[in-house]
Amino acid sequence: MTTAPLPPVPPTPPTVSDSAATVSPEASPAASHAPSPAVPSRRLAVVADQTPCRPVPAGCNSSSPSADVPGEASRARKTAATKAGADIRGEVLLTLAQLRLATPRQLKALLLPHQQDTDHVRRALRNLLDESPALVGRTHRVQQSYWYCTPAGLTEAAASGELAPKAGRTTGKRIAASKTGLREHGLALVDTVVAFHQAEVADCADWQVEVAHPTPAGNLVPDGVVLLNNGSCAFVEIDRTMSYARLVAKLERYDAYRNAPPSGRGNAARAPRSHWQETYAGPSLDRSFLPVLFVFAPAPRRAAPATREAAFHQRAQHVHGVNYRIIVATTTLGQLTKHGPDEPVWRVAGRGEGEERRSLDALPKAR
DNA sequence: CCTCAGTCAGAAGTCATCAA
DNA sequence: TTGATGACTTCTGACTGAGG
Repeated sequence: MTTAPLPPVPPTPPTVSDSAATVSPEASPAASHAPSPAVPSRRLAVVADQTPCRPVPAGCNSSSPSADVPGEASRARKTAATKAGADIRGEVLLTLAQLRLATPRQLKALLLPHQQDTDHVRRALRNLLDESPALVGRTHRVQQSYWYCTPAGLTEAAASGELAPKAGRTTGKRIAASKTGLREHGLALVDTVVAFHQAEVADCADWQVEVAHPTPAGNLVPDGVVLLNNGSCAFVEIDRTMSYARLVAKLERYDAYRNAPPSGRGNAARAPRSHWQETYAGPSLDRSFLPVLFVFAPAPRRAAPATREAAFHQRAQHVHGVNYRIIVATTTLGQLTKHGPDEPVWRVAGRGEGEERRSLDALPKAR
């Protein structure tokens, strides 16, 4: 089915002891963000909270106070570039661990948006691949390579402490997924992450991929959960090939999650709370249920995303808005990447909104 | 002196376009 | 329809410079 040739066998998953050899106890302390001068340069530097896209305008030669002296300016630029390159290695690993897989271009867009080409990212990927055991793996497809995090890389990333607790469980299944048709789904998700990142609506580090949420009807596993810069969260679903019936069924699963009875006991000071309230509503329960954002991405032999989006709204109209108490908004990946999530690209399902589109901030609140 | 990162050039593969 | 061509992207190797 897939026209891509089978990729070479990925690096043999390392044993735990192998990974432990890479992540020595003194190498792991991610808690200290400032790298100690005593740390050997060979060690992987995981510097996750270095702002990947600093608000420095591209081509900012005039902003540097020493830019007037050609030699000094060039040296300063060089030093800065070197530092960024050293840090980018850890960020690449963390990003791959978090997002499952990505292309060099996607990684560049997330981590080095001011860079013109993907050389730095590919250099970092090459270094991570050369580690023993390899921390990342690669599969090839036409004019593109896809990189993923190996178990050893995930161990390294997790040891840094910068990885969200449930993010990036790169099991063998996930690695296999990165080499099949599912990789297109994963790449569409990363494109979505890039769009949110570039619009400064959410940082790429604020995404969690495929986190299980318990519902009475079984686990709900959104493609992504994003913490937005305004402090709220949203579920994100990528659709490429799912049938409309399954999409509507997914809505029902979200509704079940929303209406799940409180788990655990409350006490005199605090009423019992359901899972979503415990996880997302904040201490004072002042936040409404998270909006569910559907992104329709292109897929071969399928109707165009806009067509599928329109059909989805027709189906959802009959059930959504009447019975459900969740906000569902849709867009296409094309619109998202072209305009950004902060522009009026979201169409609210159900509620008789017609085809009007709203920005993310203007979405109605769930009841 | 050694290691590592940045940079560059060249090769390879694929896709899109255009003319025969 | 087919072949040629250019554009695009990635990979690899080599060189250079900085820092320990």
